[in-house]
Amino acid sequence: MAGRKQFDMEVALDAAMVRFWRAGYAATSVDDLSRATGLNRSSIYSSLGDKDSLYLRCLDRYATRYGDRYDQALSDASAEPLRAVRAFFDVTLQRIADPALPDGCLIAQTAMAIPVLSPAIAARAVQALDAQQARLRTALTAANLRGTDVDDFAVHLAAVNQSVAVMSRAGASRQQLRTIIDVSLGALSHAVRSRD
Amino acid sequence: MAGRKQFDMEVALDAAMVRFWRAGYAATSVDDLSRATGLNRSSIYSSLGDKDSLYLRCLDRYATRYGDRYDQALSDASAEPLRAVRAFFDVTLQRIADPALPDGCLIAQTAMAIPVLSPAIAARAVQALDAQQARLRTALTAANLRGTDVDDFAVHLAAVNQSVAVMSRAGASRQQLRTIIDVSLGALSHAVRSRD
DNA sequence: CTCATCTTGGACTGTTCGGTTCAAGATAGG
DNA sequence: CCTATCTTGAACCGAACAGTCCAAGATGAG
Repeated sequence: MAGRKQFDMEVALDAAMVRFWRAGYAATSVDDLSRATGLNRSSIYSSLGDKDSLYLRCLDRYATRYGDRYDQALSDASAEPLRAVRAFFDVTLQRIADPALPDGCLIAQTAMAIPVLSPAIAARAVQALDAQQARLRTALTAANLRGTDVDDFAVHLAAVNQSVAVMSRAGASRQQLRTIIDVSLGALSHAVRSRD
Repeated sequence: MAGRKQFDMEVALDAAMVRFWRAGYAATSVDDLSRATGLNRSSIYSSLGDKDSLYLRCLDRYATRYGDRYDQALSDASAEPLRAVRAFFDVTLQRIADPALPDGCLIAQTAMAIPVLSPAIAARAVQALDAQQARLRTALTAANLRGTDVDDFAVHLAAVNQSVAVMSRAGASRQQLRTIIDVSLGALSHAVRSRD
């Protein structure tokens, strides 16, 4: 039972991430993480660090993984902005539809807990939300949206994406989540049609 | 120090509510509640019940207090629907602007924690979100909005209201929060203009 | 085969958790 | 003044918490 590492780091990190994602920082004990990852307590501390740094790693992992997908979805925004933003939200909807993953969003989960989290973790969550807005801003700029509209919609769409996370936690149907998004897409479509 | 009650129940409940609201269920200990309310542990248990039922009482208190304000804001929706919905969001924005109250929203806070809360609490949070949608639906119907639009906007606006809670937790500026809302109000204004 | 290296499981520490119990003592009615 | 009633503070309980430590033993290099 020793010698070389007996677990897959990627699998273990995913399991820890899912656990934090589902239950949040405070409601996740190190024993929970041990059970979820299959790793013993001492292995968690030696390989994954303490609870705080593990949470930070999970947050980065989450932000990178889905950040890449959001980027990809928005990549052809200049050609078809509406289709791109629709694809952006599809990343979220598909994630929620995946039965292997918790509802909601780890970033939203973290943001709601900011007052009781370490400053380092709080800063990372804020940074992830800023990155999401920046992503949208870049895409909307490439789509030649009016300057003021770019900033407004970037902020609005990032927020609506978070609202989908909250509503999915409360058991909203896929149809309801679609509706939330479609109203915003309607507004965006209107802005795109009237761009310079 | 005994004989008749030596504390104001309303003040104590408010203090407990604010504490849950700020830190969430899991990160709030009974000792925290004791400090926040100024009540001893045994007084909390005898007068306020255990942690679960106290949380439930705080949730109801929150839902009633702000539910009434949301109702009032929407009360003249038939005359000026847009102004009414703007007033609806102002309830949220004013709450967030109040330095004596935490950012965010206790309902959103609760919804995000549903997987680790008791079924009774989870049900109450879902019920509060449903009530919010019903409120908006009633108001938009009274405003003669098109039938399909009524349901869509009720779901959308309730969700956007939750998104404001998340973003305020992450330190979004009042201006950003306004922008999130204004984009939705723009969409609503468009729908109102094209009503039958 | 031998042995230094490194992972692992489990025991352990001190603290905090939610919840209960109860004696001390203040109160209000008579 | 007296006494039944009720609140209160603090001690207490077992469980769970985050984090540490170390012997047992598997491994791979020589």
